Amino acid sequence: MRSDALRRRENILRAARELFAEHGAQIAMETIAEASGVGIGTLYRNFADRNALVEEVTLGTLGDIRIASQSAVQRLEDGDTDAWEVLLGTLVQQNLGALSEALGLQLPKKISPRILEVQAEAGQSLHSALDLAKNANLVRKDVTEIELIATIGAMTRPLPRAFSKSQPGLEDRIVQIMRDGLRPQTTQD
Amino acid sequence: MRSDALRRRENILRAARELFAEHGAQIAMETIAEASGVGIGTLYRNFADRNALVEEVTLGTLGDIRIASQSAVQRLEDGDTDAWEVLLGTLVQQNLGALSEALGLQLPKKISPRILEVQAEAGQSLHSALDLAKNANLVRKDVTEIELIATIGAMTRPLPRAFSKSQPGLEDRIVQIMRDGLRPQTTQD
Amino acid sequence: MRSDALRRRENILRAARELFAEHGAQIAMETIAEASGVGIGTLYRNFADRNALVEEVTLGTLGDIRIASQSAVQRLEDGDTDAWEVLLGTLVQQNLGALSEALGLQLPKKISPRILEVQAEAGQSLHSALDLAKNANLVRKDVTEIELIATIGAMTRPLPRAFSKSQPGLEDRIVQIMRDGLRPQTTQD
Amino acid sequence: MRSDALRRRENILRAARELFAEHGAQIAMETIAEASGVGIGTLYRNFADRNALVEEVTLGTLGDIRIASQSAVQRLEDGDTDAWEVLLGTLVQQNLGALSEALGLQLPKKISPRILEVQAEAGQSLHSALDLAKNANLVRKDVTEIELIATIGAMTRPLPRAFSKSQPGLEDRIVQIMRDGLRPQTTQD
DNA sequence: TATGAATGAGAATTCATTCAT
DNA sequence: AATGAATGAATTCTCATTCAT
Repeated sequence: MRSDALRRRENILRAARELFAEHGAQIAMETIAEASGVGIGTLYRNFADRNALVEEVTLGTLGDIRIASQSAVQRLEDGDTDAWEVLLGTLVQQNLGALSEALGLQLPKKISPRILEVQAEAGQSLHSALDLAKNANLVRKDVTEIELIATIGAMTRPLPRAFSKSQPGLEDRIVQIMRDGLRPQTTQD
Repeated sequence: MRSDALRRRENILRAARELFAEHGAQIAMETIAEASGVGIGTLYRNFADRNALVEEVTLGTLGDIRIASQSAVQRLEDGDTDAWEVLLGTLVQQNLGALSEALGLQLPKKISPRILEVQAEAGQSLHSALDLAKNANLVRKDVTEIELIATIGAMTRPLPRAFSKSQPGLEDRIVQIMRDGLRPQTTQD
Repeated sequence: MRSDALRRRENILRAARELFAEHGAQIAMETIAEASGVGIGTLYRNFADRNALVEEVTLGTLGDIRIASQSAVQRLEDGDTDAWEVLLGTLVQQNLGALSEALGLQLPKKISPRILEVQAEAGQSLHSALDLAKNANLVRKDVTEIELIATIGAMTRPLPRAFSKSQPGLEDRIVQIMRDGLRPQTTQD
Repeated sequence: MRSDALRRRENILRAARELFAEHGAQIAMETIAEASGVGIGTLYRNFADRNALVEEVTLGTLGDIRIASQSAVQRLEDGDTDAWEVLLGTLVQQNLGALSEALGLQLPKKISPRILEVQAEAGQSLHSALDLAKNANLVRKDVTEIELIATIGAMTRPLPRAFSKSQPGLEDRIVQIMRDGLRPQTTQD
């Protein structure tokens, strides 16, 4: 049962992350419960309230950022210059938009210390990766890790249906523009 | 009297656009009414329901895009190469984020013909401006007007408070990266 | 409409006071709305939340205590010794039990300043009445106004159904015992 | 093992009685389980549902009343006139308020035959004690055992926090007034 | 026509009870 | 038999929309 419960909890988190990313953080709790295949009571047994769920999703995303960054640091240190683009791709696929929505629209007051802590850790890892990438001239030198995260978050938030429906591939093009914008710029770098 | 009513209507639209941009499209109707200085009843007399209001805001924004684009076309035809950057600046300041949010999160089903029509018109104007800018090598050649709008919309949506509070100027940096990404790219252009 | 709305508000307060008295303060808000003949939304338009309603009921009751006390003061000053028993009877009928339940079980944290203020006023009026009654030897001298209110509150809280069903008149007997206990006591007065 | 289970059951009953007395009968079942040091499942294995638990607590209290009454009867028959006041003190300390709350607010429909039976037994014992006390002129002659129980129950129910916080000792004063009210009354006895 | 009160459906949350381990 | 996770009905509260003045 222990492992059963754990799996269920993971299901909820996964479903929540997806739904946050797709429909914004105001998605109904009941919808998340349904998508997770559990009753609403179970959702609330696992997460005290909406904020707790948002927080946990955020922590998961920050953790993923950290892991991806650390992996990139290793590879960059080994001289693998592809690692930077791989990292960007990973971050883009990580539904950072979900993080943005959730963090941004949900936590109006104070951000929990746990979040700040994990945020700092993820930031440090990303900072290291960014440093290495700058030295290898893979990225413009005037960009900080915060700017990078915010940019990716902005670009990967769900597009208005009006666009995404009629323009398949639009999201990739936006990401492409962002990537080019992140490159070392002849003018100002 | 007629003009009184008209002014009221404009007030509502202006307030709605601002509030959509700042708080997302799920802002309470009553809040919009208050910010417009009218009662909730008056708001509903002017706009049948929330969707109608969202639609009207969208139309307004699209109209503004068109006007700015046409102005840019004129100036570009006159050889004023600054006009392109001016246009970008205008679009950025136009709260396109509001349009995105509103259109995206609010209209789940079908987009009204009126919107499609005005969208087409704005698209044509912007297309013309874009063409001229490409010819003047002010912008990468592989970008379409839809991509441009979507990109600006993505970049100018309200940032998570967590970021915007602690990082003043962050929004400008994101916009800067986008602008650089829109430039003609040596590699792929 | 203004007067209509006011009447409705009064209805809600009356219904709430009765229901608090009869079923305790945890009575469902919806039940109060029904008993008032309004929708749940109207109840919440008039009282921001349950606490606000409880507070208003409390203020009303305290106000009634004050009025009854002031009236008693007048009459006692005129030498009307019946006034004391009349005051007791009024307080008993005032559903002080409702006040107790509501105040006691509902406001776990801090009591609002408004309540404290009105409580102080009512306390002063009652204090005056009590003083006069003591001088006229109508009540034991060692009782304070707080004790009086608490005693009446305790005695008039709703009886367990088990008792009240099978023992009509039981409440009156309890009140009688309390009244006798309040009289000047030969032993200790 | 048998005794283990029995001890557990007693723990639950003790915890329930205390919590009913302190927080009213609407206290969460889970809270009772925690206070008893058992899981919620165990609570439900011992008591079919909330009503069953309330009933058992009630039976316990009635049993205590009976025991105390029988002891008082013995002592009064031996001429120990203190026994009456001792009995009153015992009843006051017995958390009769808990009984009241539980019985009163919880059992909306029918009272179980078991309760009625034990109630009758306790009533008889108390009746005997009361008779002896009346003969010894320790208590007013017009009071019945039901009235006595109801009065004590009313007086010992938990006081509103508003009072109990600011007025230590208030409960004792209320009880004192009740005791004086129970004495033989010169006027009407 | 402008207003704001009224309404009720829907969302968040709690908790008594059941059930799988 | 003990545990605690799961469930869903009941409750509080919000807000889009309607309606009476």
